[in-house]
Amino acid sequence: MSFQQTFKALSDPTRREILDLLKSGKKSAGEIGEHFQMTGATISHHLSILKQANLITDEKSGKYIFYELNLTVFEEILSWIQSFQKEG
Amino acid sequence: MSFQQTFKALSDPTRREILDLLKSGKKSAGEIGEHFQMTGATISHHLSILKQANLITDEKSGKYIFYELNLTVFEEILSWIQSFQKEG
DNA sequence: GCTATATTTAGATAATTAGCTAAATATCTA
DNA sequence: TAGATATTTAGCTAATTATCTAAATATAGC
Repeated sequence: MSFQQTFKALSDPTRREILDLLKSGKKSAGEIGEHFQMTGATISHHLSILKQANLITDEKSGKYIFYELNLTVFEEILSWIQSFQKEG
Repeated sequence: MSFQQTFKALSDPTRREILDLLKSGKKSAGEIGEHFQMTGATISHHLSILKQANLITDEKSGKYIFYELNLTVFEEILSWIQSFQKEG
């Protein structure tokens, strides 16, 4: 929820790679995990951190849980970054 | 230097606050430290991480070392964030 | 050269965290 | 209901890191 959580979530390369994967659309936890050489448990841990940071949303569908980017938080980070560029 | 270093550097609230302080112009390590209830050594450590991440530059002037924002890296993060917003 | 000031470096510690394995939960199908 | 699949939770460990104190380095002025 907090800004701090968002930045912490983004500071891990695996989590940023997960976000990159999700650019092409929603994916199940298993599909996401296939791209990494880590256990599903570890991926689940990362997904939970991204979710807490509001960077992704999840949606259950039968056996699967689908994850999707949540762009609203990206807006906030964008504004923060831009505040350094604008003079004044 | 790396993207990873930049994000790690940004993931600490003290370091983000240092960056915010530097928005108003260059400041010495001591001036920066005055805003925090931490030892100078700790602030120095944070400054070193920000410097390694290329988010700030330093300039020695007599007894003092002045730190200043380096905006070029902010551009890169901005692009990364924006890559999520553009569809495709 | 000596002393005071500004900052960093070194070394230690406590807290956080990324990863694992194993167990638990949930859903589907036979 | 039993078994298979998908995912999460719990508990552990090794690595990282934010912080401290103490020591080191550098500069200025007497």
